[in-house]
Amino acid sequence: MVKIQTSKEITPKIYAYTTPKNLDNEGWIKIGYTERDVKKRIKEQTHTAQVTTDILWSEKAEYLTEPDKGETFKDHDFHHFLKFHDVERRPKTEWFYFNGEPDRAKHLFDKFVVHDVSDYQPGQGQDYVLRQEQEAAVEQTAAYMAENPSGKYLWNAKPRFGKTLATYDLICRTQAQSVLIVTNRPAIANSWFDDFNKFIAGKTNYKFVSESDSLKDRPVLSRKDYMDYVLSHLDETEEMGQIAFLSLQDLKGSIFLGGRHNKLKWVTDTVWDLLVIDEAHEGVDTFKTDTAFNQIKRKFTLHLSGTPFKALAKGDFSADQIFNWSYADEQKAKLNWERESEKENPYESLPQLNLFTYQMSQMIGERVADGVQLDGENVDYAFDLNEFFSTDESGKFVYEQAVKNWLGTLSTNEKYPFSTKELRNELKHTFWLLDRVASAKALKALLEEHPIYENYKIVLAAGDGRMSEEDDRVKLKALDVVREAIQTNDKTITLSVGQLTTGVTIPEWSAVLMLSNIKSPALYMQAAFRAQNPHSWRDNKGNHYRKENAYIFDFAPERTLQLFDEFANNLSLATVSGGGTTTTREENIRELLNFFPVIAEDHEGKMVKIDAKSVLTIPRQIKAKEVLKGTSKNSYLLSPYFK
DNA sequence: GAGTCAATTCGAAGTCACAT
DNA sequence: ATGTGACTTCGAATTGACTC
Repeated sequence: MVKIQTSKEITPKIYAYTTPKNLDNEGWIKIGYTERDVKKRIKEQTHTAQVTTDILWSEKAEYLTEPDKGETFKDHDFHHFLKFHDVERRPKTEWFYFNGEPDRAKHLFDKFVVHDVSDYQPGQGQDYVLRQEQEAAVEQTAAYMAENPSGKYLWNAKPRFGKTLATYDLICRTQAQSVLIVTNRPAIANSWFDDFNKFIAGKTNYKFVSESDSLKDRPVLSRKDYMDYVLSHLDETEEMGQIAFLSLQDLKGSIFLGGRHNKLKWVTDTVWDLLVIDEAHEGVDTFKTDTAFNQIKRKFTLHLSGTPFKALAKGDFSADQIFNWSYADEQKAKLNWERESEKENPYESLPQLNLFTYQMSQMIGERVADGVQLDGENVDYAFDLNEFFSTDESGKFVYEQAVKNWLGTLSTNEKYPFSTKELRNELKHTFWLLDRVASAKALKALLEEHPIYENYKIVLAAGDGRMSEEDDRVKLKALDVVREAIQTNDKTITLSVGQLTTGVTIPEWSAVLMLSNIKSPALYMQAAFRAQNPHSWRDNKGNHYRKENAYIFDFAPERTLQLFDEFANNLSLATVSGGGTTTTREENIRELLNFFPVIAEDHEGKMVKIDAKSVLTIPRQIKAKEVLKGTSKNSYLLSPYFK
């Protein structure tokens, strides 16, 4: 007799247990899945290690209500559900942290099996009070929106203005139900979600919907999650708001928006109450982006940017469509805060920026410093940072000796930032911006063998983060690498090319070294503001400190001063694109200099404070000198001296 | 010759699709 | 699921042609 049996009865179950004797696991609960006997299964996992276990509960892994009543599920589905309730999970394991509330695990399980998703994204529900300028921005925008329901508005606000929170406040105040946030830099999704989670989630009916890669470990809803949520709440009268976050690249890839992939149909199907374009200076204003935006049906559009040079120069916005909050505004507010006020000065924690600019030629060798005689005048060599840090095919610096000299000078001559122990202690974590990935790699190699800099952990946040082809180290997100390095090292140097220059916050950074020739004021200032994040800390004696000053070290004075001029003038409508009189331009620069002093080397190499007139005249003087030299290539001038 | 503008080149970042 | 490589897009800088 042949015995044929194709089926076996199984009982899918979810179980939860703790290991009370194991202190490492205190507060942690293991939640797993089995189709067999629970006790046996748990014993399999633990008996080798002689751990005592305490089974909390085990339940059928079966949904109890429609839409899939009677269907079974796996532990993954429940783990996913836990994520939405901010339950901490040990990465890559099935251990979850229920601090002292083991009952909560069962409680959540009971909710899960009946599709109760009412508490998705519980949030922290913190209260907040907008700073006066955030309030002003929201108020003005809301007023403009009421008058011009299909208009647009620009927040020309420096980094740290708090645009995410202010935007959320605007959303709540105007009761926009469907909001779409797009940006060219998906990495900043984190800060959007952080503020959402802290202040908005839980208190409102808004849900944060995003499938951005940078948020994959956070409790954000996918599009599908959101639709499930909406479908299961159709009978409720309350409105459900959604805040959807998309990257521009993703958006433009959609076939409905000019791309080639069949996705994101829902974006064009929705009429959005508000479209927010974050970092509105990047990747927008191109043909593709415009066509994509034209397909998006929306009422109001809000542009956010700290450096909208282009938009202002083009005159895209009129004066009543702009809210301005500049660095000078902020520092003025800091200075003028009423001491008598009951409230603590909210600007106190925002450091002042200081710009030190050096003549590179003075640092690398006598002969270059001498310059050449032209019409009886001493003229410096035009210096090109990109050329200076250029590399050959083998990944070595072309002017390796010169770069070594420069590193040496930087760490010995007392006017430079890394010259003494005291100075180095002030600048524990710095950000160095270079031009090319190869240069960053070469510099990393040099720094690591240099006696002074070897005490620093050098983080390479450029390219794919690998030093060579053979280096098969796990590729981590640059941001995580930097954070970890700062956690575990006393001193760090982060070398970067383009990464981490916009939108990220590393509070520990106290200085930025500009080693690249960037001439775009937007990029330059974005990078410069990386050092201006508030930060406070405690030393090992228990004394508290706060970051008071942030520094920018620059090695191309003429370029820098020109950028400074643009920074002072081209972010305000009156003086954009060379507008306004010389006096008003100087006035703007003078005001900015009050809060953002520039210290530069003079002819004798002494460090002096630059005044407003010099900012305007020095670049022209240097430019005139370049004209004298004719069309000679910088590399031609440099080569004989460095080789 | 000086200044302006378009074309070209290059590197970086992000996404998609495929493989394991 | 996770990682790798190809592909796409964009911005900046450089180059070269054109105009005055």
